[in-house]
Amino acid sequence: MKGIRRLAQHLDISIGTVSRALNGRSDVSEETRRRVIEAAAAMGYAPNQAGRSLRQGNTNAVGFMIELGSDASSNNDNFFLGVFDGVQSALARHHLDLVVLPCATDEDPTQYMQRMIARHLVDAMIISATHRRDTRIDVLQAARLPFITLGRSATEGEHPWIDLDFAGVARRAVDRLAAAGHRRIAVAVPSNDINLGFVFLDSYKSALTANGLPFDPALVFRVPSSEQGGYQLGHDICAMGDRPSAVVLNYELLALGLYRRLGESGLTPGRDLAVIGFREGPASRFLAPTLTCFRLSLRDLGIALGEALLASMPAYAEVYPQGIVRRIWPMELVPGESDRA
Amino acid sequence: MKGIRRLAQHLDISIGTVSRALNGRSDVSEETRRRVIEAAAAMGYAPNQAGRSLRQGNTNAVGFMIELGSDASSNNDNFFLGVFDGVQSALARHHLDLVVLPCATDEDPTQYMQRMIARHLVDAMIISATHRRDTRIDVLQAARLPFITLGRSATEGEHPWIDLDFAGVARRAVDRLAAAGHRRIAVAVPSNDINLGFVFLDSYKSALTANGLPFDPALVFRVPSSEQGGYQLGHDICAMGDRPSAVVLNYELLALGLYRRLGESGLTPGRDLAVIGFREGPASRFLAPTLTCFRLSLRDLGIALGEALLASMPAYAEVYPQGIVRRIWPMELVPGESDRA
DNA sequence: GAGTGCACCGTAAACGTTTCTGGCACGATC
DNA sequence: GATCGTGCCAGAAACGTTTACGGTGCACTC
Repeated sequence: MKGIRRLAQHLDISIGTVSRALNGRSDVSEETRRRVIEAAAAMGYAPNQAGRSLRQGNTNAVGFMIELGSDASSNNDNFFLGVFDGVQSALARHHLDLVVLPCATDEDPTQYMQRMIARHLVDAMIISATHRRDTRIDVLQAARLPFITLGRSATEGEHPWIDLDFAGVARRAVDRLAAAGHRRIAVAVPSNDINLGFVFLDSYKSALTANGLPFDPALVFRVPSSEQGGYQLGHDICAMGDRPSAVVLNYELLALGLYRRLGESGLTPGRDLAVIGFREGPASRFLAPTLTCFRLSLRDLGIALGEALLASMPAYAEVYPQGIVRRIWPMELVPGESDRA
Repeated sequence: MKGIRRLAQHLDISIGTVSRALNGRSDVSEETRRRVIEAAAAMGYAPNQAGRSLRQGNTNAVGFMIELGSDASSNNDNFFLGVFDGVQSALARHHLDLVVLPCATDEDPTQYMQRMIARHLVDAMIISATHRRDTRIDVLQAARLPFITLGRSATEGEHPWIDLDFAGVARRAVDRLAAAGHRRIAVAVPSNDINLGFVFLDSYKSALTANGLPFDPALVFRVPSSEQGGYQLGHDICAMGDRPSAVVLNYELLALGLYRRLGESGLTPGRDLAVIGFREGPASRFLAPTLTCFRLSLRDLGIALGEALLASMPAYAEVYPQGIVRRIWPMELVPGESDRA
């Protein structure tokens, strides 16, 4: 005898009553409820999730899919762990748990997503690093699974999203450099089709125009989102005859590689090339000269993601009457010495 | 009509036959199997995991619990993402999926573990950053859930583990520094009760002895495992009257903070203080002077973890007849310029 | 031509839970 | 005193799947 039956037999009541008592139903006497709860704690009983899911049709879990392979994930441990923490906190208030679903490098992300949906492992999903056209979104919509994306996409649909303020970062970076007199401002964008690259580049262009500067395609550097990409960026810049005087980065780790490559050519950020980095992170804080970049609270972002997702789940929509959330997440400029050139 | 019934009705055969066909049972004709598989693909059918788990008593998923709170995991330079990739690859060969279970900073890890076990969400578990006494292990053993730990622990038990070669790193670092003539070699160890700290310190002490050097408690620095900890370490060293001439680090990000703090005092690693770092990572590769540290393949480590876990699961033990794996994972010295002092 | 074995398939039970339905006991109401 | 309402609980159905069991038709054997 196992599970709820064992508990019921031990208390000499029916399993139905045990279930109602534990689930806070009204038609149970307070006395009985107390006995059940105490016995459950004493015997270490907790309802089997499979039985529960089968009957109720939901799993009380939310998935967060990450792609380990592509540098399109454009993120690292430190980014994700911070966000997870916030999401988990937001969900825990409703007894939902977060499970992270990592898609290995050797697996197709869309197929992986389909498998996870078919498994009915989670009630809702969060996906990050959205592509310009993201087939994962099509799959999620076809499955009618509530979801939110961290990052926008050109894929049609009415789904909720939260996106970092890439446009604002690019604009403020260009404004700042232009105000300091720079006229040849380069930009780094991802070499794949991740959506933020388009947003970043568009905003960069219009900021140039707004500052009366011409757009020069030779100043757009497509590099992988990694330190290697930053190194390559530095290499490409150093190899140019007519070097830009400043560069705006779109990914946090680019600054590391760029600094190193500049150093190898005897160049100093902030003196020979003005650099504005992207996200402030553990590594960027220790660069010399200090990096001008942008700050955000990962935990707050995670909480906002969790709450926006809850708002899109029918069972919680009344608690979070925000409708479909579409939100640009602000980032705060942290001045450093790297853009003093 | 949903699920397997819909598929069976569409094919005009019984649900039992559909199930047997999809699960590769023998007593179904090849012709029928083909039809079923094709129809399943066409209709996007995949068995509901809740029903499956309930019947079979397992979930075909493995959990990897990480503590978002502990400072050992707060900023770890893509350590986890690399390991996940390997684990996932190893498990995928047996149609098992990896789900990562992040324990939020505001939740007790042991309670979280108990909740996850009670949910019957996974068939086996991986835990990392084991403490000297780790109650999560007790909980796992009481639940009779197969598990493996990444890191050892003083907790009694016969469970499998894989541990990075902290002892070897400390010994080789001390040997190398002693051979270079250093006589006052400091060491950084974590300020919490994570197990690797004890291993690291013990090995450091015996290596001193082996090299005929005295042990000086004043040269043991207990600092948090973070860049902040490294900064604090640098601060403490700079404040000493009789400074050590070398220091051995136990955590990858310490080097970043240490470099910065030394710089603030006008000191240069490799000239004023010999530094041997721990794990080579994206950040450490960009330090100047280059850091002497140790290398390992995270993906291979993950694969080994996955296979060792499979070996401890009754259903897969015959495929992986390795018994209970207890293994020190080697790390390779990467010479740099930081220990030339 | 009855018996035997085999390949294939349908039927139904079982997994652990929640929830619907019904029913008992008791007090209140007219 | 019959009726009604209410508080509480037992019983059973249902969720979607796998699997033990039994049965049918066919080929083959003596």
